[in-house]
Amino acid sequence: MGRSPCCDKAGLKKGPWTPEEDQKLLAYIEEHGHGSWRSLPEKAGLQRCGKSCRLRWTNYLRPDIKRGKFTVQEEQTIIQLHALLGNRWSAIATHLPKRTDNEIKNYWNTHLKKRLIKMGIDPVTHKHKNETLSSSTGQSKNAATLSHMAQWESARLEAEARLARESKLLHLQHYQNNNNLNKSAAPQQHCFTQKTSTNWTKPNQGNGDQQLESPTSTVTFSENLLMPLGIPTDSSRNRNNNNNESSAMIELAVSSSTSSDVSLVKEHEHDWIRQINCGSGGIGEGFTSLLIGDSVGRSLPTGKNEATAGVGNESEYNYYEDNKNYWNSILNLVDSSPSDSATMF
DNA sequence: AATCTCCTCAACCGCTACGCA
DNA sequence: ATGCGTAGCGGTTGAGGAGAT
Repeated sequence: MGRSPCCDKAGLKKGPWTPEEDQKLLAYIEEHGHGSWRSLPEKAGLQRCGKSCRLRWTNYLRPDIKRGKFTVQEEQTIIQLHALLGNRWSAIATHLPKRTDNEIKNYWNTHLKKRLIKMGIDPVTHKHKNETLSSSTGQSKNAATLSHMAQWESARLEAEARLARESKLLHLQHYQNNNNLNKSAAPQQHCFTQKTSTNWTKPNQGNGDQQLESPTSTVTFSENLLMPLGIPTDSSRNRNNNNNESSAMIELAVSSSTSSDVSLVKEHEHDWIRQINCGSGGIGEGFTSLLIGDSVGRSLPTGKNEATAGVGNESEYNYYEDNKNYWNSILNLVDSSPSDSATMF
């Protein structure tokens, strides 16, 4: 677990990059790929540490980066994924093509977080303040909430760990198959983290549509999540289409998780929220409707949901049962593996 | 015009995960 | 099993710009 001493070296430049430095880095990577970041600065003639070079590249110089204002759709996705994943910016970034985790993180901290706070929504829990307040008045309710949160978090971590394991296994299998079938074939673009591959493909080299792309930029959250859901994830079929069906489906599923919160914001804010809940049918619809229905009733005491939520009228038993069903439904969907799928409540 | 305050975001820091010897 | 080197991640910082006074 040793720490890289590269940044501690004296004489290395820090701070903002000059256009000349950018040019050097860009030229070097286009020519040779980044290879080892540690040795790159010296080879490229830069007085920077490798870490600084890597960050500059991944956050700014990479050709597949989209800059400028976030679209309404992107904002929605960030909010919704944040509700599901928390501050896991890299995971969120995999669902926002051409956006970096750093950019998303900054945008969240400077814009979205404040906007949610302004709307009375806790940016951490993504719950409305009213709910927090009302739940705090009843001790048992509060305890139930905490318990459910802890259980959900535990289940989430467990599922993530399992997904990682499965992804790794599948990736290994796939890699072996590829090796057996055709060793010279261009590697398929999997949605698994592949840290070992650091060779860069130059534009117009090999496959015509290939571009310089960081390993992390090829990682998409969708497939990892789709596999346990049992949704086909044929990478080779879909890799030429970023908006493939599977990705869209899981995005729909993910995006629905906090639609209730966003719906609330809609009442007060502008049209950045307007497109929420406009998902269409398909496989994701079941998950979508489940989450919309349940999460709305579960978390928000406003609007049309008030009738279904029955704020203040529901017994603690119903509240508990609702939460139980809500979490179990999600867990059942996320966890399709019969061996380790455990009902939590 | 000068100063102050706030905001944004590129970059840095410190930590962890992972691969390899 | 252990230690080291490296890459990646998330939190934080601070320079510079924009707006307010």
